[in-house]
Amino acid sequence: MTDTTPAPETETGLKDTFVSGYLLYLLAAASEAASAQFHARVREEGLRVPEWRVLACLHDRDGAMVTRLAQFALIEQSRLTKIIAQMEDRGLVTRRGDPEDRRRTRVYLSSEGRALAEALVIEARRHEADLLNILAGSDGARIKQALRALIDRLAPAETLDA
Amino acid sequence: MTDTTPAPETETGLKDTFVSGYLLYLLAAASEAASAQFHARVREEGLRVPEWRVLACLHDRDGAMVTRLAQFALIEQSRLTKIIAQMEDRGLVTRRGDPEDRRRTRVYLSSEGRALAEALVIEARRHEADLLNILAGSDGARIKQALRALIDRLAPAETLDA
DNA sequence: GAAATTTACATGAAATTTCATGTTTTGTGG
DNA sequence: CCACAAAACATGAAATTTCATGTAAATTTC
Repeated sequence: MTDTTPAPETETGLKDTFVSGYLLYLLAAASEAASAQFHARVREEGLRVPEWRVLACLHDRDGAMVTRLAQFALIEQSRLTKIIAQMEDRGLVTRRGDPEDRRRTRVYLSSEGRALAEALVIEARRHEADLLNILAGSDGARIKQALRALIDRLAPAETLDA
Repeated sequence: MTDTTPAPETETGLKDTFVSGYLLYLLAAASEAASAQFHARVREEGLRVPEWRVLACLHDRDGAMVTRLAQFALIEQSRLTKIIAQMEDRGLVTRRGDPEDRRRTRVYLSSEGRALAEALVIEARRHEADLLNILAGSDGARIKQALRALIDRLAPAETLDA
């Protein structure tokens, strides 16, 4: 009941293979493998992956506050602050204090940033479609559900809003 | 045919939410969410995540060469070299040149390293079982298959052997 | 079998990330 | 309203990571 999948033994007959079937390994490895190509494209665009993530989040919700951005872009706060500073220097985003709550800093796409974000989101969607096609029919649909289930049950699903 | 899942709109009605349904985001976020707890345990043990990965790989295949270790531990080679150096200083592993191919450096667990590796692998297995139980019945089994499918089709599946 | 390539790893400098902490502004209990 | 706690960012120093490159050993070519 715990695990129906037989341990994936190699033909050389390893005594006790742990890593290659371990869920956390599969998740990390799948994430890496699936992202590799597109992230290479991102870097061709002169962006690092975290910067692309910021752009993508702002594409969804322009003017997001730093903390939320950090949650969605999967970047630690102090790191994000520095990344945003760099992006601001490069003219991709703008920072503006929130008059409603003056502790907050809201981040906005510049027109250049928006253009880049939109272009990349389009490419990302295309790439995603390719990936899903790679997976056998039902898998493609199901994997998203499973991942979402994992996330929802492990992390308190927040929104980029507010 | 491309995507049956309706875009997960928030109650505030965002125009065009991309990120929260994007496969690469789901993969990264799921990986993070699923790993968080266990990785915290790893750090309690005084290890950083990459170090734990090295231990886990060596648990499967003691005396692995650096390049393979890097592939399986998902760590870039020059980084791994430095991590291994640190681990050697802490007495967790040993480095020894391979007489068969003197370019290679093989990494071996020390007895302390092995003890730690085995203890953590046991905990990891328990934790994985918990995770799989969190997922609705069939999801647990299917997600691994889907992840493996992704990995296999995107990365040339190698082995830790040799 | 010598030269050219490739593989495996190490290394140094520059850049980034982490961690703890500082500052400012809000929220809260009394 | 005041004291206190919490939230949201910013920041600096230390540590790590990255990137390009260096070295040595094996492999391939011709």
